[in-house]
Amino acid sequence: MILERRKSRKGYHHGNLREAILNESIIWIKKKGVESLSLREIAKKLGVTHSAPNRHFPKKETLLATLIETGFIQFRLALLEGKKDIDIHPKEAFIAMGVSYLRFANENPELYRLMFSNNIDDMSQYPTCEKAGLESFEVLLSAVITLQTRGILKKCDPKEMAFLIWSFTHGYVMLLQDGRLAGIDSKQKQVSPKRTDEELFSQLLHQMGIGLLA
Amino acid sequence: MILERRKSRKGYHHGNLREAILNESIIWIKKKGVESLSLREIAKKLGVTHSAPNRHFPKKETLLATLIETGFIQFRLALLEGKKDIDIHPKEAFIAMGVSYLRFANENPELYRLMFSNNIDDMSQYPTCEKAGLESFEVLLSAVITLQTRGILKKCDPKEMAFLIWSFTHGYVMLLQDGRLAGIDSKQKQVSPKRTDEELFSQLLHQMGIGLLA
DNA sequence: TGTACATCAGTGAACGCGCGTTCACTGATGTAC
DNA sequence: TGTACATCAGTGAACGCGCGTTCACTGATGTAC
Repeated sequence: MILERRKSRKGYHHGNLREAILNESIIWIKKKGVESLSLREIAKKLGVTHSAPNRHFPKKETLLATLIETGFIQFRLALLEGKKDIDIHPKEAFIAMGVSYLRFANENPELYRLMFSNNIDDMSQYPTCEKAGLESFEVLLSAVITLQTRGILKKCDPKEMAFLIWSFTHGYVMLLQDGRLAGIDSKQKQVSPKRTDEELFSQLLHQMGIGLLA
Repeated sequence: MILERRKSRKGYHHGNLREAILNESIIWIKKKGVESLSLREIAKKLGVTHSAPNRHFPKKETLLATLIETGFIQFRLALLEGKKDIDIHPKEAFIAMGVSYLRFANENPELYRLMFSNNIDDMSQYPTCEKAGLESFEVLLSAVITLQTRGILKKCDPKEMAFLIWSFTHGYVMLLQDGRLAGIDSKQKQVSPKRTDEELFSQLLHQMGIGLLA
């Protein structure tokens, strides 16, 4: 494996170390979480000295911020994909967006956690990362506005309504990931066929939505 | 200060080291978060060898689990206090409980984070801790049931409804603590007098509640 | 009331670990002429 | 096409850090007689 890498790259220089570090970090985080992520381990996996990453990411925080940024970019795309039919079926598309949200979080639980954790001391040092986060929120916000102008959602402050929905969704994801919902759920005898998390979620989302409908 | 402690305790033995460690840990977490909590530092603060805590908490995890447990016990009391008038003013008491929830989380942000983070590998090893968490949820659940039997909330599965409300509240707290709500909020020009987080929260809670009312 | 003894609680030295970061270096690459 | 040279990317040794955990120990405490 090391031989293969030796052959495929020109020799001394890795060629694309920066990207390789990012990819390897994503894999690591997916498997073992952010806490245990270490530059040294990543370097070792890539067959490179432990000090090599330093050139591309002067501080560990820089790496984290970059990971968060790319996470939010993917996340935003997932949301956009979810709500793509919003002009045809606004309500259904809105719920589909919620399901996309949940799916992204479930498929990348540790990355999602990182994105919403406060691992970065001073986020304003990483403006592109901050921006990526805001732009994700704006997808939700614009969907809310669309549904409001279509007369489907109440015409209150769209930001507040977006907060409300985001809070619910984020909270649901976190509790689900912590096993707190599952834990309680498993205590009740399952008479009806067991629903998937996504089914339960879209039901709840719908249920909550009733309070917001115009 | 060290002298004082020397005088107040009998001498060689600390007398109440276990409790002292717990208190000091709470203080530490409040100030600097869980990540940086170290047994050695706590021992140093208490004027005791770094290996002394080991007798009372064989693993660091044991300490964490105990902290989480006491956190949930306090948390539950806060919720109970919030909903104390539920038989007289069910709806108002319910919202008051939500505000109590928010207040607890805001006053103990890092402790709250610890309580809801997955720092414990296998929670079933700490049954009393697990129990304390469930009992907190049950306060919410029983409140939901009360409001359902009083005909104030819809009579769907109370657990699902409790999930819904809990998800919203937990998500709201987390996003608030991460500064994500504030971040977006600060972009809009504040024309109306600035509401406190608690006011906004109880408004949102009410708004969401409309969808759940019978 | 006093003594012997078991138990308990904290000591202090040591182990081994992995981490991020620094720094002078050298090999590789690409560009200008 | 070939050479000189600046720039870039990764090397490898070293620093200093704090951490959790172990272990043989000793001083303190409380109990039985």
